[in-house]
Order: sequence, then structure tokens, then C-alpha cells
Amino acid sequence: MSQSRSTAEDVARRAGVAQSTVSRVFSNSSRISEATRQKVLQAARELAYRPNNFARSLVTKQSLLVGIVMERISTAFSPYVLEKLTLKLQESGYNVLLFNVSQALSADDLLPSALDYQVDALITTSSVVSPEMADVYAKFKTPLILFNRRINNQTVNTVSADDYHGGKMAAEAMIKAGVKRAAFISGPENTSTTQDRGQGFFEGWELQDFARPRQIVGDYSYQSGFDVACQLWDDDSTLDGIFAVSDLMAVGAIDALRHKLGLRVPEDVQVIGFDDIPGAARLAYQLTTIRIDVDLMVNKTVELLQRCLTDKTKEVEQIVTPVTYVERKSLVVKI
Amino acid sequence: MSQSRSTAEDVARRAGVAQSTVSRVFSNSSRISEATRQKVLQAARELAYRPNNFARSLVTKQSLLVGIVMERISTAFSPYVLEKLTLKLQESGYNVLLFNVSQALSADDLLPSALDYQVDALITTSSVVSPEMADVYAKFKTPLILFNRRINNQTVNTVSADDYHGGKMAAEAMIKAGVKRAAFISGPENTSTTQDRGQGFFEGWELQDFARPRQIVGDYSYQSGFDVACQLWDDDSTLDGIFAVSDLMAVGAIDALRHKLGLRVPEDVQVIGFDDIPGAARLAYQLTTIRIDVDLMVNKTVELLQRCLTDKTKEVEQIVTPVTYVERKSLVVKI
DNA sequence: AACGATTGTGCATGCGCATGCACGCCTCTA
DNA sequence: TAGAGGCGTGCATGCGCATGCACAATCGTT
Repeated sequence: MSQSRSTAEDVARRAGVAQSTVSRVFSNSSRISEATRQKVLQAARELAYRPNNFARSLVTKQSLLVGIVMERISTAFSPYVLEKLTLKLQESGYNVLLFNVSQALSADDLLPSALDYQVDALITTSSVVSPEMADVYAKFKTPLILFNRRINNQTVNTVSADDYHGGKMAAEAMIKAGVKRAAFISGPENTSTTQDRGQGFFEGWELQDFARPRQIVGDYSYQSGFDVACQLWDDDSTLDGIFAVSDLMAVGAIDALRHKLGLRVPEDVQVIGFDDIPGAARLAYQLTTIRIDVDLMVNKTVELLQRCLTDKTKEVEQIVTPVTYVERKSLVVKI
Repeated sequence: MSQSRSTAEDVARRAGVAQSTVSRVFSNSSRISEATRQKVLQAARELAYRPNNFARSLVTKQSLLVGIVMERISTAFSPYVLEKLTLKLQESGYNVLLFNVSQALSADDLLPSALDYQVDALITTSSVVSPEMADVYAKFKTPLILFNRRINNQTVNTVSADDYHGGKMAAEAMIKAGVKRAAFISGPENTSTTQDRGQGFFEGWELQDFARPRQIVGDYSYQSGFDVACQLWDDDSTLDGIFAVSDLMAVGAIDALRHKLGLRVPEDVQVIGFDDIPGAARLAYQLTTIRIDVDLMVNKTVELLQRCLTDKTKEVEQIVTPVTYVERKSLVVKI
């Protein structure tokens, strides 16, 4: 901040009006004669005046700030979510305060400090948010929305994809594609996407009385997909199918299969992912996957957010968006 | 914001002290006896008190907020930059206000509104920042740092890679690799990275008295790399080398060559990129590239920022970080 | 035993703005 | 021509906090 910033008071003096008049011009709330409006705007221009949002928020109790708490900002399709959310929010007149979950700073550390900045609402994609945090936000009457995440034993606003059915669809597709010995590459067990997609997946197999596929844990990154695939085939080279809980891991696995293990995809091993990230469609991969509709999720999120802000007493919503099976070349269903 | 948030006043009342004492405890500035400190903290805990950063900033003239203005947040290695910057900034006690440049909102629109939020400094990776904006920031005494960008005819703080030499190195590598008929896939002409990398690249060729390679304009995206490569070979199928100004476009071009045009990389066409994004090293691509040191750039940026904040009268700095040639399989130098 | 130095706390004020209230002026109607 | 009813503006106040100053209590010193 600068010590030499001009204030509404300065503008008022120069325009020969009261500070309150300047304020009225800039919050264009009430009736101001065109003449004084111009006078004020002129003076403001000359002084390069800009209203101080902090002072304004202090009075109005509205920061027009939305907090976003994310982990692994650069991974998978987090960047797309962030970009679209930010865009949407800006269009709606909000600005974004971004928090990066790291080893040092957990979501539970970050959420309170968002509160210090008076965010009007908070969206998080972090996998680990304690139920207590939800309580804190409830206490502060600040809407909290979990994006692409659930949280156990707690009613919180939630926008997610239909992970359970997506998992099920993946299992069905694999079965129809003729996969006999499948492996499931998951994320950490405490993430809701892994839980839900995995549950749907396993139930899909069991429905057909097939043996439960082996599960191996990755961390959603390309490299972990690669490594875990190597490990899998090291243990059992008769596997013929992979369901990866994220496209990025699927792609890592494909590279391992093709360029490290000397296997062909889909001839030797069929692979299906989840998310449909840009990159899944690349001709180098042509990944069959379960698509989640990020645009829709973002739109629903911002709409929900606005509803929360308009009606503070609104009850919690849990929005689930549909997923679709997208068939490309890495796994194809034989009819 | 909530209407029912407890204030320092509330805490003071409950602890039986003055508001100023509460303030002193939370800004742990001056001497407070251990007894009252505990009394205050206890009361604060009971009331779930958190200091209001806006009110605080209004007095201290320090928001501890840093603005980041970005375009194409999800593209290329922007996400990595954002992630690392945010992390570093958080470690240094700052929080990040994120602005997304879009068609609707240009950097020149966004920069002033960052000022409204009293950011202590601003970092932008946006390619288009008008010199006037730099003046505005100077007037408001708010440090402005361009990341990976230059700006013409203006002295602004700048942290960038040695794009010019990188371009030159790319040319040299291509020549040594035996490329005779090269093409240059650039970004939009008004971006400084395209200008500098391109200039270095062309000068590298001219040094060897080789013909000036053809230039074609992309937009830094995977798809544009793909499309532009198709177009290139459509015009002239005798080309045998590509320098793409970004890895993402290089990768798009490789996919087009291999999977659309039926060419082999590197046997038929050699490809070199720029950036060394994660993904360049994938076995599916093994992209030879010019690496920029993002970590170093981020560190330099945050250090520069702190210097600016400490010494408001400090003069502008232009920091250039070295680049390195990373050889993988898509282009290899014959000795 | 008396006095200056030190430490801990309260009081008052102001940061820059929004907003309820009062008031003066003008227009319209009867 | 007088009164009613807008409309436009100024005044005063408070949002939640930090901080300079004053002052009481405690300590150490001679």
C-alpha cells in the first residue's frame, strides 16, 4: 500500500463537495445530479483516486472475495478448474483469494486464515477437510463448498461428479471389452474420489460374479501411474486391463506399458481412465475414459455460491453431475 | 462476512481488559504480561475470535496480499508457476489474490482492480501489459513484477529466462543435428517470449549462413501445435525439423507428424521445444528442449518482491536466468 | 526510606469509507 | 400563493483495529 494514495476526502475537497457525495458517486447507489457527478469524477480522475476496498468492506460487511483452497494446483485438471472458477467468479463480480495446500500448510490451517480476509465464501478442492472446519465456517456463517469432494458424516455443500456410477461404468466397459484380469490404480485411500469410484468399480465386477480386481495405490500423478504399472506387471504379467482413477495416471500407465514393458495398448492391455482431461484425446494416447463435466460442475458451483450468498439461511445442497463413457482406442467394447 | 463475528471489543469485555490490550496480544508487538495474555487468549478461544484483516490493514497500510495476474492459467507450465509462486508467497507470510486475464477482462482492466484490494505488490505473467499500467503502479508506489515477460520502452521489474540465448541454442542444436529445412512454430507476435526466442533462433541460423527458416504462428496450445504442423507439411513436405517456441506446441506437432502425417520423429523430422515442461520427458515424446529454470525464476521473483517491499525507493531490476539445452530423443546432435 | 527507571495497561484517536438522518431547494397542485 | 412532496447534498457516526500517549504499579538503587 502506498502512503500517498488519495482518498474520498481529497476528491471531495477538490470537487468542492462532501466526502459522502464522493462515496455516493462511486457506489452509485443514490440520486446524484449529473452536474456534481461529473465534477466528482473529474476530480477523481485528476487525483487518480480509487476507492479502498478494505475500508468499504469494513462498512458493508461484504468483501466480494471468494477463497479457493486447492492442493496440487498444477496436477491433472486442477488448473482447468481453477481457471474456469476464477473466470466465472470474476464475471459475477467476485475476486479470488487463492490458497495452496502444501505439506507445511494443510487445508485446516488455510481455511481459518481465509476467514481473516473476510471471504464471502470458500470453495475447496482439497481432499482433506476436517468436519470441524465445516463447523467453523458454519459458525462464521460463511458458505463452504466442496468441489469434487465429499466429506464424511457431515452436511456440507458439495458439487461432485457421479463418481460411484462412473466407477461402475468403467467396470462394465472393461467386462464388455473382454478384460479378464484387471487392476485398479487408485489414489490415496482417504480421498473421496478414490473411495467412490473404487466402490462403483468393484461393485460393477461383483455384479457379474467376476473376481475382485487387484488395487494398487498411486497419488494421481503421471509418474505414479507409470511406476505403479511397472510394479503391477512385475508381480503378475498376465494382467490384461487397467482402470485408473485418473486420466493422468492412466496415461502414465500406458507409457509404462508401451515404452517400458514392451506391451501393446489396447491389443495386450486395455486401459480406461477417469476425468477426460485434455490430453486424454491426444492421438498418442486415445484414452477411453469416464468424462466428468467440469464446465457444468463449475457453473453449478458458482450458481450454488450465489444462492448461498443471497439466502444465508439456505440449507445445504449436495449436487451430483452426470458422467459419460467416452470410448476411444485404449479400450473398446465388443458388442 | 458474517454479522455475528466477535470483535476485539467482545474479547476485551469477556477478559476484563481494554480493546487495545487484545490488539496487542494478537499483533504480539509489545510487552504484555503472561497472565493477561493467557486471559485474553482464553476469552478469544471461547468466542472463536479472529482479527479482521481488513480493519488491520486499514491502519497498518499493509495488506500482506500479493496480486497475481495470469492468462491461460491452465496452459503449458503456468500452473506450475502459479503453484510455486503461491507456495513461496505463503511461506513468506503473504496471500495471493488471483486474477484471470480473459477476453472480457484484459490485464489492463485487472491491474487497477488489484490496486483496489490494496495489494502490497503485483506479479503478472500476462503477455500484454501496457506501459501506462506500469506508470499507474509506480504512481501508487506498488511494486510490479513481470514474470517471464518483457515490456518495451519501459523500465519495470522483470524476471525472465534467457530467451534470446535459448533460441540461439536451439538453432545451433538443429544445425548440429543435421536439420536442413527447418520451420519455427511461434506464439503470437506480440509476446515477448516469441520475439526473443525467435530473434535468437533466426540469428543462430544466420550465423551459419543458412536460409531463414519459415515461421508459422500458433497460440502456445497443444492443439495449435498439432494444427500448424499439419499446415506446414501440407505446404512443404520436405521439411525436416521443427523448433517450437513452447514444449506444448512441440508435443502437439510430434503427434501430428507421427499419427496424422505418418512421419517418424526423429528419423524423418527432428523436433526441439522450449520450457521443459513435465510431460516433455515422457517416454511417449522424449522431447529435446531448452529448459528454463522455473524454480529459480520463482525464487528470484519472491526475493525481488521482498526487496521491493523492504526498500520502497529501490530501483528497478531486470533479472535474467540461464537456460540449458536438454537432449532427449526427438532431436540429437551428431558430433 | 525515598526516588527514578521500568513494565503493563487503558484512553483516545484515526485509518477510508457507507449510510441514516436532517435540511434546503425546487416543482407541482389546489 | 401557500403548502405538500420530491430531490440532492451535507453532517455525523461507526465499521474493527493499531498505536501514541499518559499513568499506575512494580522494581531496583542509594
